[in-house]
Amino acid sequence: MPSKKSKYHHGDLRAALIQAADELIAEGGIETFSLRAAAQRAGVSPAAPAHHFGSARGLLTEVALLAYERVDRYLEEAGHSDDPVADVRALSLAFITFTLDHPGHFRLMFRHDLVNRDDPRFSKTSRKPGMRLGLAVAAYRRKAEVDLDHFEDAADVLCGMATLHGLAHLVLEEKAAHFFADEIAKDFVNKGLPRVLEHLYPRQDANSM
Amino acid sequence: MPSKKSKYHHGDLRAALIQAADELIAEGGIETFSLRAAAQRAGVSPAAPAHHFGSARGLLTEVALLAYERVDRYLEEAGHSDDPVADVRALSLAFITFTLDHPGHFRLMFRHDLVNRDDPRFSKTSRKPGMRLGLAVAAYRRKAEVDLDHFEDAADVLCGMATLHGLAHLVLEEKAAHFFADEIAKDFVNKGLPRVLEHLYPRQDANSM
DNA sequence: ATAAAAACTAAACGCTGTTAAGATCAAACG
DNA sequence: CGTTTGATCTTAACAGCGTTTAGTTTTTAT
Repeated sequence: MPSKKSKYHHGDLRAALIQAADELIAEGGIETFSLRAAAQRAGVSPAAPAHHFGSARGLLTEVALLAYERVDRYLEEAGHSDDPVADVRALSLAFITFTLDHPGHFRLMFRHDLVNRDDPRFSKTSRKPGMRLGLAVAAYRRKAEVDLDHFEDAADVLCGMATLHGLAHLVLEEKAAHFFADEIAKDFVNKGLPRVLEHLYPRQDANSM
Repeated sequence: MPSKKSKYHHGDLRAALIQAADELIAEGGIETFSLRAAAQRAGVSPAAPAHHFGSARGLLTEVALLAYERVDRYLEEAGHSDDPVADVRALSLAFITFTLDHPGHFRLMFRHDLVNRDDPRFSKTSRKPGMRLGLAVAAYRRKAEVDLDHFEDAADVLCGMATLHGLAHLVLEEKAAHFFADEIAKDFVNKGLPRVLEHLYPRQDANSM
């Protein structure tokens, strides 16, 4: 057990460094992060992180994994109603909300130069949010379950993910609002996005298209 | 006029640096690029680029603008048939082909920390490929011309762009093939992607969905 | 021919991630 | 209980980065 007064040994430096890096990225994106800055925030020397994470990449990989779990929590809390249409819209909105709440983390997640994609935990953790979305799309398409061996199902899930991923990216980079009239563009997230999602996932009862 | 034998003055250093940076990014992505490496490749000192571009960001902005023009050329050469369905598929395939041909440039184009989005040329140049795609989508939807003041049209264009942007991103990050059976995944670009695009943009004659 | 402007170099500054060697503390063991 | 072992962290250094300053060379303009 770590003593509280000891200054040489931190106690739980590993967790402290992850939190410091997470905060830095939340505050100013990846540009703000540096290994030395994270070390300083945790109150240790610049060389301390090496022993716990090997490299800056190792530390950022932990932050990225946390971010994947975080977006999954966004999705988990978004849609569990008995209405598949409302669900898929809510999940989509939640995903885009996440990217706007955590732009730095969103960008980090897809920086293969900063994150260890070979990490054994990565494939599982990073796929989870996408799968959650895929299930919602499948339910919207009135399919009981997705069979990825069935080409049409896999293509549905892939395209659904792609659209949302791209949409989130375009919104984040402020390239989405330009497509709309000023009134909508001014507050696109609140005024335009819900309508876009309604357009993307219309109720199919009477309106077949 | 620059004399050929003068070693002190380069002649057209500006163009040479852009080409050097472009090559570096083509060879090994943004990780390979550094201002000093580009300067060395052009045969000048590390401080020389500053006078022409101000900063590394300035140089990379030029490379990014060239990349936008390049993807536009890919699209231009892809689809001008009399068949809107074939066109939109060909344009989509061309866009994804570009990202696979030039992954480093594709990633650079969306790095707002490396590219001057405020550059007056940027908004026009970067919007051009998207608009070309939007027109194809509109033609596919059997609309004579897109009226961005009409919400449905704008949403169509935005979602079309988003899907392709996301699809390209997923393919590039090798997250797309996992959705398909091994046989297709093995050579996804050739075997899976065309079928995905057919799924995404089906012929609407007898098949309304 | 001379003055002014442009293009480039050399050297330095502060920053980065990483490494090597040494100091410190916690825990395990005889 | 004292000693030893191993983990943890520091200090100091290295190479590389983008950028700045001051000075040198070449071109251009007067």
